[in-house]
Amino acid sequence: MRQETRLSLILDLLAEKGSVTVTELVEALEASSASIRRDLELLESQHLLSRTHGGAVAGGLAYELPLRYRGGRNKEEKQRIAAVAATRVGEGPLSLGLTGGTTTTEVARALVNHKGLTIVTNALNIASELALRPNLKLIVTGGTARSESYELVGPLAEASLEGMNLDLAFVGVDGISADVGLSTHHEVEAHTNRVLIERTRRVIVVADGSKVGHKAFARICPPSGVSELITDASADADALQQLENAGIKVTLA
Amino acid sequence: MRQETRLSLILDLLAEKGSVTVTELVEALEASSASIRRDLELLESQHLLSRTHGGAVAGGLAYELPLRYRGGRNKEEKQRIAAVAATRVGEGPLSLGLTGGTTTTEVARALVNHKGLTIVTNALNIASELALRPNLKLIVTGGTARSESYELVGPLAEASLEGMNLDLAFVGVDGISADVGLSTHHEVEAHTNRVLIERTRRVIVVADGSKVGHKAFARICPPSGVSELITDASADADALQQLENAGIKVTLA
DNA sequence: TACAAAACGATCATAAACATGCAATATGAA
DNA sequence: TTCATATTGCATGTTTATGATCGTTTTGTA
Repeated sequence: MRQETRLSLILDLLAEKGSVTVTELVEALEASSASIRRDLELLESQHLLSRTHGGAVAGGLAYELPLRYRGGRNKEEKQRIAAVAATRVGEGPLSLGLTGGTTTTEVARALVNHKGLTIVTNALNIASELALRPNLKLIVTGGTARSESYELVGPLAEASLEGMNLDLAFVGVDGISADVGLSTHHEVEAHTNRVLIERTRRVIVVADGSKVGHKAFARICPPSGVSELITDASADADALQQLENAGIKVTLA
Repeated sequence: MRQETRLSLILDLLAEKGSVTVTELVEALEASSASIRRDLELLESQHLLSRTHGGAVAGGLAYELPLRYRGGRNKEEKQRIAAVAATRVGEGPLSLGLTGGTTTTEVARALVNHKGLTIVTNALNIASELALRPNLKLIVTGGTARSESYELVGPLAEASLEGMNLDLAFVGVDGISADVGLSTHHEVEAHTNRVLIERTRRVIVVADGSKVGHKAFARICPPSGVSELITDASADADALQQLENAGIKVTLA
């Protein structure tokens, strides 16, 4: 097995379980203990975990799953959602906001061939992917980077958004329901996303079915701020009905 | 098969799978491993992927590992410069600025083990690499992304910097000389870097020897704004002497 | 504290992957 | 067609990753 694969899998296991043992990794990755130790040493030098005797524990990002891990799940659904989302974006001069998240990242990828777009984002991973596309104008908000989500948040991010007026925004969330509205796990992230939504004429939420009807810790905004939800067929039917009653157009990808 | 065809197929495979191996590509594209390696090298130079041993991973993707610890050819000087630069940074609460550039990127890598640092940068690639580190506080300026340099520039970037006061900054340049001072190829980049320098108490220029005595198109600031230059032994001796006469401490890494 | 088992780091030989120089081939312009 | 340039594949020596061995350190238990 290749080193890069091993490193990824070790981080996956760590994200899932919080700690791993060398013996466990030797079996799971079919590598020698020497290689496992070398891998752990490397990851520790990058501050991605802390070594213990017999294994390692997650360093810093234990409770919220890192973005890379969540990215693997439901990738096909997210790509279908993103493909539908891209059809909502016309050609021509248009200012478009993108918040962080794996689904919005797929939306960004679906938009790389559009022309004349100005894309505003507070997601570092999206910014990195779009930065070298000459056909797009990319504006990044400032802010403090959150290692768990790769989002730029806080007062600087919000101040950056103050002067902008966006035609359309795709927003990723951890939960959307008719009574609470949009919600996410982190309160500062929620506040920053709310500012972006307030500066946007038309807001479309992109979220896979598992988020529908769910309520996460921090509320972003009530359902009234949202024009449309694009999700997949695994979403709970009752929750979708309630969202439609609340005036949100629902599209299944 | 034509090179152009290979390049797009490689990118297609990467987009689909996240990572590829050289062996895999040799079979799929029916080309020699030498050609595949040349292709990967080319794509890496355009920030479209990151090479690993045995293959490559999608570049700019936040949820793949920052595996760029592997050194290229001429990176040795830059790494030595970066190692010296890191010794100028003490432990403890300290606010540190980093502009874009390959040398400053090496400085960022040399700083990942420091604790208590607040790092402010307008370079997207540096931000992506540092965002994962829980031991650092990372603040990204806003701004418009330049695809050539991965830097965030313009009024938004400058407004982001207005409220900050930095203890120390490492600045990358395209040219440094005693009469003109610091210069770079792009005027907007120059202006943004100038604002960062104005907000900083102590400015250290990091540049390999080929930049010393050189004058690029756009002037950033006069030599008086700079405390120290860290470069390598290939720098022109006369130019170094003039810089020292202008009050800049010169260190050869 | 003493002891045994497990885990650890260091070292080494092997094998895979790597960069590079060079000759042959393919491509595009005159 | 003919020449100039660029690209390709092979062969070379070099670097890097890996797994086994061995002596040392840590951990858990009596």
